[in-house]
Amino acid sequence: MATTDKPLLQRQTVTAMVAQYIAARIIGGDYPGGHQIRQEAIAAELGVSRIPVREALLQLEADGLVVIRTHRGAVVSELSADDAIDLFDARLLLEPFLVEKAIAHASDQDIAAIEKSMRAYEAAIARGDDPKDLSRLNWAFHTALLEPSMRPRSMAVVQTLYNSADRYLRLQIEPAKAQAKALQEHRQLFEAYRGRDIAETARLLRKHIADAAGEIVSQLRRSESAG
Amino acid sequence: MATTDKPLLQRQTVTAMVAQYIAARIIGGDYPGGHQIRQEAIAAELGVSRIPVREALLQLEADGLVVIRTHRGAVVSELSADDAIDLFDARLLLEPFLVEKAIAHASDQDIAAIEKSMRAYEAAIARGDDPKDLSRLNWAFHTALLEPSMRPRSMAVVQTLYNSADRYLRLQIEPAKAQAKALQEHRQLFEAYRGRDIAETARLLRKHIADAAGEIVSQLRRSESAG
DNA sequence: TATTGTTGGATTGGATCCAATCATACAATA
DNA sequence: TATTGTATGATTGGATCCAATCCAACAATA
Repeated sequence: MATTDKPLLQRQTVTAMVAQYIAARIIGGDYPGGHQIRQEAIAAELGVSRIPVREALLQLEADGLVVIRTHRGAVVSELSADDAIDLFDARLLLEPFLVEKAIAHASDQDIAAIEKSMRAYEAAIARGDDPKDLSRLNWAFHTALLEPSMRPRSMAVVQTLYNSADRYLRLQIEPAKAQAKALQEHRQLFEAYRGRDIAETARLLRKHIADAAGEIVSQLRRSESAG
Repeated sequence: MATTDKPLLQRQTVTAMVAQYIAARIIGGDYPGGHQIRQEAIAAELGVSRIPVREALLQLEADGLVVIRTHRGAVVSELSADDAIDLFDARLLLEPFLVEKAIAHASDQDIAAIEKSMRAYEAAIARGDDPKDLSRLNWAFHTALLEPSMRPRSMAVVQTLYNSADRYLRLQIEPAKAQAKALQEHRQLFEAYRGRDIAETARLLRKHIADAAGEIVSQLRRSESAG
């Protein structure tokens, strides 16, 4: 399979688990923008010392999920229409480019993996899985599309962009509608991808991201002007 | 000035200083790809404990300068032609886009700041400053071009990409030649930018990055096939 | 009353110490 | 001899402890 190989057995560190935990709370909206994250509070909650909490927060800062100011602690970064535009525009540049490269490299196994992740997303929607799982499966599909590009550096960038984008996606007023639309578009994407129609796949992906971004930004603008 | 505002007084933490120090050693080539970074060694060298060293290494991992494996420590990431392509292609997408947005927002003060940073680079070349300073000034010019885009998220991505790109730039066989070419192109970029010719500026910036990337990749391919 | 100064608790940043893991050399066995 | 098992030093990951900074409440002064 034409994918970038990762170490197959990576021992899980406490720092990494704490980072995952806090990230999930932020992305899920439990910690909204502006929320102060106290190291001691997290440490007590998880039964660990402050060291791994601090190190986790440093990683989340690199992901843009929190802002750290010296001796003042970590604050969950604020969401805004401008930030969403910044984020989604970057995705709009990188993802279509990567999907073009990916199609050129994709093996039949890669394509089978994409289909599998599409079906998993489909099934999860049918079952009415919770937003967290749906988001994970949605992104797994995107990742499967892009992974064969063999561009680990760009993939890492896209991954961190998605973590933040996910915060916006979870705010959506009509998630069911957005999910149905996304699934429909995933099916089209997969067909074009399987047919190795590079230009069409890139076009569909651009539209897929742009439409989602448009929804989010207009919703944010409404709430921002409403105050 | 239409730039994103940063906290004007940020107390410097030991972690940040250590991160800067190690990053400089990596970018400068003192720690080549594959080099094992021992926490204790760095700590002793700088007269600090291992804690800030570890935290610095986590930040550098997010920047892609080192790879950390659990209980096995940090290793300087390897350079390769494929990685350079990955890196520079991402810059080729993001920077021209950002410069387009920047021109639309740039104030006269922004343009004056760009000219100033261009002159500083010019003067440094004339003086024959060391590569580290030249690199810093070269990037200061790029930053000045892009900053008015008001896209902190994308700027952060581009910044980290440059840190790694810089490692490749420093390997160049004929730096003086590359610098002269760069300066010439900076002048053209500035003229187009000042005239607010968006398409032309984007075109020049694309060529500027692509040419540098081409040089580096062909040099790497030669050494890889030889090596 | 508005502004400036002061003090103490809360919180973060860093150092030291301990436990878990890894790597290397050596021994045991087939 | 080639392979597998074992033990020890080196190194990392995490906990605990201490110092520096911040913040809010209160006091002092004009």
